[in-house]
Amino acid sequence: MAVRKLDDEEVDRLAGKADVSLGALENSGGFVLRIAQLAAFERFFTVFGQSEIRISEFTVLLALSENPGIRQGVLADVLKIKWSNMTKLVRALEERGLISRRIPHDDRRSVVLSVTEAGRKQIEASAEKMSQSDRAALSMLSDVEHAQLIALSRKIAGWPETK
Amino acid sequence: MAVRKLDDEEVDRLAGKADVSLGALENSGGFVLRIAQLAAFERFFTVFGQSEIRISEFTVLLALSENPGIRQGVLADVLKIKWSNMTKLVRALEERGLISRRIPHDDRRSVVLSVTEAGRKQIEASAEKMSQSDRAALSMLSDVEHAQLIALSRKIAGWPETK
DNA sequence: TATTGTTATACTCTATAACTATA
DNA sequence: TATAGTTATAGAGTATAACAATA
Repeated sequence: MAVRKLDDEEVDRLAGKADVSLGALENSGGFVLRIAQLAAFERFFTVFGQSEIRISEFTVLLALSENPGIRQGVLADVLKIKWSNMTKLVRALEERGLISRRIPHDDRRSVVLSVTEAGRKQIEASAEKMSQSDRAALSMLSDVEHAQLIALSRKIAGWPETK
Repeated sequence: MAVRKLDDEEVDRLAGKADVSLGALENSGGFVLRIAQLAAFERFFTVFGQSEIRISEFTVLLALSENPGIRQGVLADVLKIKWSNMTKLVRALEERGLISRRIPHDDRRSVVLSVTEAGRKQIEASAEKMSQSDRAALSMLSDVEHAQLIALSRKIAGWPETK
């Protein structure tokens, strides 16, 4: 072949990464699941990232509004957040007046959380951005596919099928 | 058994969490996708974590064996790894003799990677552990559901449907 | 001037262990 | 002794910017 190696590489460069194959990786559920989550979150953050509240904080706020008076540790367990990390998260929310921490008299070791009025307003303000972000993250899915994704994810997470 | 009483309490604690509802969060594709990915990876690492190679390293190794002679930057782009981080990753693999870095004469800025014989042996040694980990991560899915997951994930990642 | 890769650094997330105060 | 939560710290993983060598 008279064509030099430079030409091959040039072709690759111009064609982009279109012909890069990942072989067995493409059939690894774990791998593709991770890539999908990264891609979805990248799009999610292009919308939600401009918010004044972090997604982890908003998640706590939302979960809290669904479960008023829940203990801090229980909430941490459900959201798969370590207790030590939950402390900081909760403190940050408290300092902004979005949640309240209360020590119940029947077990003064524990901390009981609830959303304040300001927190409720923050939820209202961010809920729309949340669903916008969600749509942006998964806009390529049909309604049926979206439902499939939720069902599969619940199963993988070990959540009950109907709730 | 010493664990007996602990078990009872654990049951109580878990039963307590069963009442916790996440409301709107449970229909957020982004949220459930993330929870699913976390749960899957936790199980994945109980198997793969004991390996002497990291999953990120093994991924690079596998992708490299599928695309011998690929440029470092192209590989980084495909695997969504920043160039600056790829440098360290690749160095670690080279120091262990698993890959080779070569400066092509026609573009001496670039670095061309390939798997060494030792690297090939590492792939062989870890491939089985990889699929074991993958099965452990997603054991709750039927074959059909597994295929659904791959198809949905590819779509979310923006990969072509058939390749 | 633009591109490829490197270095140094910082920032976020997550993980671990020692600690307190209550039970 | 065990539990709920806190503190401090360490470790990944990831991000940014300045830089060198080459094109």
